[in-house]
Amino acid sequence: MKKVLDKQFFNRKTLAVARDLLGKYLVRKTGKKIRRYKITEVEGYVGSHDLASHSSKGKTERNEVMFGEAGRFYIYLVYGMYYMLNVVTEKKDYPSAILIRGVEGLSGPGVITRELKINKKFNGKSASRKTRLWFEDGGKINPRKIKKTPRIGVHYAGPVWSKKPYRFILEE
DNA sequence: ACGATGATGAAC
DNA sequence: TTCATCATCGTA
Repeated sequence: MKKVLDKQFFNRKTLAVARDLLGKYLVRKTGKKIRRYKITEVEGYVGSHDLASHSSKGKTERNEVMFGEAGRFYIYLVYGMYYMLNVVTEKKDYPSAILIRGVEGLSGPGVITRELKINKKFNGKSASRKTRLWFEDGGKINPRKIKKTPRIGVHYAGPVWSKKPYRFILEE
């Protein structure tokens, strides 16, 4: 039985957690069926000073879970059609999260939530077997296969923050 | 290159 | 209450 990643895992520096999530597994249980997906692409959103982060506008109804405990899901709707799957990191009141952008076999954050049937009901829930959506440990990965690039779709964050290399990709 | 589609936050 | 914007995707 693989180890389930707990609050301790996520209660660390966001960018460290983001790197560490590559090669780990996103696990979804629907009915009796369990599916496991190796995580291949993530983005860090790193505190209220990060102008690309929803939390840079302060606490609102939408983003309040970012201000809460690590290891919970932050789910929101973009473009009226797609849910984004994030997991909250760092200590309470340090608003930060990681967007799961890609897993093996599924490319794109909107595709992941559509395929895994993830919606706003998961917002604020802890990642655990109980919620039927969780993370598990994976095998060792080669650190040389981790690529860093700027985040996607965050031009609004301005010249500095839109270019921060907070997107992590696991090359095959 | 662009339209689908609706919640969100800020302005008024 | 209105308005512009949006951490996207599939079709063209």
